[in-house]
Amino acid sequence: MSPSPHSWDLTPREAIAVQQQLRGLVRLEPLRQEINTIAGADISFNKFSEVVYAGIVVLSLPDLRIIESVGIRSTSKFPYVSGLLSFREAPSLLEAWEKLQTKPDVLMLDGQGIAHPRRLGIASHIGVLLDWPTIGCAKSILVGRHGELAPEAGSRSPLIDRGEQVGVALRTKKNVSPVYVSPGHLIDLDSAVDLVLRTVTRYRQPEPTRQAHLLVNQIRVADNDERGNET
DNA sequence: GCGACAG
DNA sequence: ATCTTGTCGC
Repeated sequence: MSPSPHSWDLTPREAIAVQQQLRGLVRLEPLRQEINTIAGADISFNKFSEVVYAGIVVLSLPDLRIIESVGIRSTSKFPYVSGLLSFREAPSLLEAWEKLQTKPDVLMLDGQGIAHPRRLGIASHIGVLLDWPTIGCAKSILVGRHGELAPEAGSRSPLIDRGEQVGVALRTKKNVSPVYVSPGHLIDLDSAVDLVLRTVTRYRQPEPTRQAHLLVNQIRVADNDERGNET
């Protein structure tokens, strides 16, 4: 069951209170169905601007063909605050989600799942609100530490925070810095790692979030030289 | 008080 | 995240 939507017009202090309230709703469990589609979500924006471009790209598995793409333009008043990323990015991402014709079996976010100070990174937060399976695949660490990784693709090391494993540092390609995978909601860590590896091609980032990143930057640039001067 | 700090 | 080109290394 999904909780009743909460306000997004909050102060950082109120946002933390919301996280404390929602953390208890996160469900880490094995996926129930086979995964045939997976989507990636991301946002982009111009420096110093409140306009944000959010996008979601749905891919098929195991072929990784793009089934659908949704990109929207919105605004975000909430500033970037470490630990409160979802309050800046989730609203616009949820708008894009509503416009999707084909809901994916799993949604991958560019950020943390439970590898968060209050165990409610953007992937877990959105997962709980949508009551949908989500995975967090971040490019850097928010909390936790891990041991050294072997240089080969596929090597991993547990990401530990305050004595508990919250995710894994995963080397997706040989000799590249690792990505940090943590379950968001309605999935377990092993399945999350498996899906990330199944969606990696020739880049460090898995295709879902990589394609979403390309999409939002594309619409941002297009929107820029369609309005701004330059003509 | 000091250091850390997703995007 | 965004601002930016070429360049060193596997």
